[in-house]
Amino acid sequence: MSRTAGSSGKKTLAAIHEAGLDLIHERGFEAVSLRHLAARVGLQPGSLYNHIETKQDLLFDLIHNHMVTLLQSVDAELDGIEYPLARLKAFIAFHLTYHIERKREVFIGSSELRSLDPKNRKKIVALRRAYEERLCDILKRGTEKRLFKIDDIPVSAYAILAMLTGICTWYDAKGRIDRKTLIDIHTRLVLQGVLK
Amino acid sequence: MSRTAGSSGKKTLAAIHEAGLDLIHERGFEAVSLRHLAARVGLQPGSLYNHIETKQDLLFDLIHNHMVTLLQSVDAELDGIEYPLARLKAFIAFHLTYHIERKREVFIGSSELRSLDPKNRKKIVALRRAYEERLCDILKRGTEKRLFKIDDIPVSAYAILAMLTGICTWYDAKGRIDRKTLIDIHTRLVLQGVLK
DNA sequence: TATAAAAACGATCATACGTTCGTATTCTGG
DNA sequence: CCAGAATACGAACGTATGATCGTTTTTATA
Repeated sequence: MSRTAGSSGKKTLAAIHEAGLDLIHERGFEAVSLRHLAARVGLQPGSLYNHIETKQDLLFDLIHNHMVTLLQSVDAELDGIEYPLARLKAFIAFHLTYHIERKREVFIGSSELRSLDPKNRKKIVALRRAYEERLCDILKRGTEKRLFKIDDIPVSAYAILAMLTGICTWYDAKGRIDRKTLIDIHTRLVLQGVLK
Repeated sequence: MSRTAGSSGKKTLAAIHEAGLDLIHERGFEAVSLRHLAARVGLQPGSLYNHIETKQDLLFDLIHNHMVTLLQSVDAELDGIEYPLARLKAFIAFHLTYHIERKREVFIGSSELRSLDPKNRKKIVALRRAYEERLCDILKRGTEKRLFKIDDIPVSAYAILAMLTGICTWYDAKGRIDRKTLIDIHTRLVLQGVLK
């Protein structure tokens, strides 16, 4: 046999990305072989190479897509919101929502950084730093306007991000806590920690 | 050649554990081959099997040792401290200190859980839960005594732990922030978030 | 000091890996 | 409707992997 009826490049690549996210999330990049991946998509291993350059490039594309989307989304979400407190609240709600909805991407984007070769890793780290800066900016503005009392802005930003991102490892959308409650709890925790 | 002069089981196993922590921390469990490991220790690959059962068992031992030590240490540290606020402060300081000093173990203990087979993972998760319970207990006591105002104890505990554990990924002991400052910042963040 | 246990070597096993390639089939633009 | 591009197959490549084994040398015990 050879080319399958109905096959289309775009659809297959999307399926590869989807299966890649699933498998890497479950087992880790190193533990996922291209044979696993191909089987999940319904292809022979060699056929993957009609759509990806290398396994490494696949990982980079997955993480890069995620980071770009994350940045665009946060900017869209914060756009038009002026006051630091409102911006902080919006940031928290956005971050939690996004991280709930894209568990796989977020997890891979942080835990598989070390599987990227240095050049690729550098690009991703730059994007991540840009995202962190969004929060730092909010904290800085709030401090300048004497709304927040913060000992050290970068450290506090890291701490807050770690706290908010942590939900990825335990939050179950079907569990006891609904999304709104989750956001409320975290908003209160962060605000109390930060407000003057 | 065969048995090397001066070789001793205890020392070699310790060297294997040490090299294992280093390599797994740097590259991830799946990416570390027994050949890498053996080379780092200065052995032939086959010789590892005089000291470990399997690669999987090595990982389990590393994580298990870490979790047991963590639990013993936290209990020793909190022993004798009565009041919830003091206990919470002690917990925060302990957790941060321990996580700074044992970056590798902590990182491996959370990021390589998925590389454990189900039986081993279950044991580790139970130990981790026991550790989380230490914090939950503190929060509960504090809430009962009307010292803390907490919306949801488990969620808050996870959030706090995520925040405190996050330092592993960025804190550099030789960097701008010294340990005491780090502890102060985090203590303030947590306490404000939790106090009535 | 004799002897068994411990520890290391080096060769080797079967398997799995990422990737390449020639070929066959299907899709698509002119 | 036909030609060339796109897509997939299936076999194969060289390499790396976790693990085993027989052998040899060192250490420790009695």
